[in-house]
Amino acid sequence: MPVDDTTPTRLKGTPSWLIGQAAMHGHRILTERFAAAGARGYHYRLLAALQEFGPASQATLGRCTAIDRSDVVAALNELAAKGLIERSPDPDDRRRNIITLTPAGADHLDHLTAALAEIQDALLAPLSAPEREQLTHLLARVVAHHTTRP
Amino acid sequence: MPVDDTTPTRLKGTPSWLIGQAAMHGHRILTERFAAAGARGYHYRLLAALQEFGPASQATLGRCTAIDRSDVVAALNELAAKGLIERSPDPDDRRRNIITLTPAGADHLDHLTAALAEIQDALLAPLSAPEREQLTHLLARVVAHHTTRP
DNA sequence: CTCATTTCAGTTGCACTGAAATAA
DNA sequence: CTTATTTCAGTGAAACTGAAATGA
Repeated sequence: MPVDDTTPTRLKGTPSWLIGQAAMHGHRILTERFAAAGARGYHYRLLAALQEFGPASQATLGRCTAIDRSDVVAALNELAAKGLIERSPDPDDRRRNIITLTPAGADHLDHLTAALAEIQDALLAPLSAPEREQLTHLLARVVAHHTTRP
Repeated sequence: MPVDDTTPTRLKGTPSWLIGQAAMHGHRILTERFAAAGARGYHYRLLAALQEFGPASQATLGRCTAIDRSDVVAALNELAAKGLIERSPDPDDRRRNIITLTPAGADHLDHLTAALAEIQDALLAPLSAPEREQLTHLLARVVAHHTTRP
């Protein structure tokens, strides 16, 4: 979306505006690239968590991917319909479903991981490698501050 | 929203994830603070542009605030209903509306500007002043790269 | 009884598309 | 004829709320 070179100074110097605009561009790029692979953001987050931590309950997945419990249900329905994950009851706690990554799901995740690397490069194109590192580090501290708080 | 201390490393080292999470927290803080003032993000962007550039058409406002032409209409309807802006036909180009900030609108903007300063401080709480400057500068380059491009 | 988990129904702010009417 | 502006109708991903049913 085109923006006039005349952006109000009250906005272009405001961190929350800049973060929001950067997120908008990142989201747009990610959505486009992932749509070509038949996926969306929630799918990658869930598949990545499953690969890294192994089978888990839906509530746990929601917590560590920052996806609402309600949206986890819908996203897992979509992933299950494609055979990328499987739901099975937890014998130790019959309220829970144990979600497991299928081989097809792992393949799909590898594909999305490659796409994600290109997305980072497209988003941070004007920054050098050390600058990207700096930005990542600063943002990580901001995010940590707001997630490790009640 | 609580997040497990166990976030997948594939996510917590990914810039687009960090930017998205930071934007989420920023958006949540801004929405809460602005809701107390009966406003939302679009309102501030439009009022700030009007104060800085003076009366403008809706299309121009949309371009320099990065708000879609269609959403500008709805947001201006809300602002007009509160008497914060006024629409008048442009005698030089009768397709256009000229949008002007009313005195009440300017007062409201001042109020929101004060709130926004607190929002920045809440969002960037863990960063020192020079670090905030660094972050702002890096993000500004990223945003500029994606806005000054077709 | 309280708390956690899964699920469904619905809401909201935001970004966006398509099409119509009007006029430069 | 083409382009630009305003407006309306609608879509979609994302974040969220409330409530119900089930079970620890």
